[in-house]
Amino acid sequence: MESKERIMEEFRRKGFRATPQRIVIAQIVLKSKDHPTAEQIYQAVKKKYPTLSPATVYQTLHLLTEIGLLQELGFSDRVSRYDPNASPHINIICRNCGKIQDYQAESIKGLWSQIIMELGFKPIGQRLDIYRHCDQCQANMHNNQVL
Amino acid sequence: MESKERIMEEFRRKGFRATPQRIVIAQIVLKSKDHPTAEQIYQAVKKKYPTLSPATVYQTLHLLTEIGLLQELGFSDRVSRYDPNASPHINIICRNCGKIQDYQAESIKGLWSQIIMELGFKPIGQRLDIYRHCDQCQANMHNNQVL
DNA sequence: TTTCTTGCAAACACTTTGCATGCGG
DNA sequence: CCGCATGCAAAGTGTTTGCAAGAAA
Repeated sequence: MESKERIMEEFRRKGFRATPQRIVIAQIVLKSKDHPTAEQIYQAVKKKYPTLSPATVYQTLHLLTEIGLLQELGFSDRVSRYDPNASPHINIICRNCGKIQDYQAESIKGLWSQIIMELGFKPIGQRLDIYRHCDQCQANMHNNQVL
Repeated sequence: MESKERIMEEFRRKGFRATPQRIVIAQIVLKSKDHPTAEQIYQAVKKKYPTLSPATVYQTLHLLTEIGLLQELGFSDRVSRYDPNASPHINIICRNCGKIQDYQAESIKGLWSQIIMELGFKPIGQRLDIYRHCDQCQANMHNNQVL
């Protein structure tokens, strides 16, 4: 799914050039499991491609979103995170540290198709977030109260 | 629900002062049905309270979010919208114009609680977005293609 | 009176844009 | 070779912050 060849073809098929910068960025973000921010992606890509600029990262992430390989998740802190899973699933998000974990439940498919029937139109996308405090943050908060 | 007295009590109960600025902002946003942006709220409030500053709007919106009267919805364009409905519901969002419409289906409650049972923890919040192109934007896009 | 809040302006941080250079197809 | 893509730096934009003055309790 995230092979170089596959990515190159995907770019070209939609009429965009398959540049090395785009390929490296796409590989990094498509294989990531933790919904990285643009900054995190930039830092990771810079190791393999030191001359690469932040502008190219942003442009490429928008491009990948446009051609449907990514979903951009905006948050109220104005930092977007990028989700390589564009199919219906739940993002379990820690309100404290921002960490995101995907949750793919069978029941979601049912929920999803039932809602679509009720709505009477075909959506072009969706976003399902559940907010919590992750185990680690919950432990930290407890410690701070005790101290 | 959005009476002046009710709002004043809500502020005080949580240990914050019930200033006229806060009350006007709360009234505007709590009775709104269209998930306004901070800027839209600022413009609306300025009519009744011309000396009010944007900073106060932002501070108050954060405060209302903190005390649970609002939900802040961040988007990838970095503009937040504020939703006076903090209970589980679906936001139907136009990807073109950003307009948001609430959808409160009975089926959501049941299927939602089922998912929560599967998760094994109690969430502190949720966000359910469905993206589409609203009727108006769809019509416009069609016209542009034809022209 | 005392502490919290406001309003203004300046600062912020992430992101976008303009433009000359470079490279993919 | 032609035209889109990159890299740099500068500009943009919604939001946050510092601080003096003002108002709630």
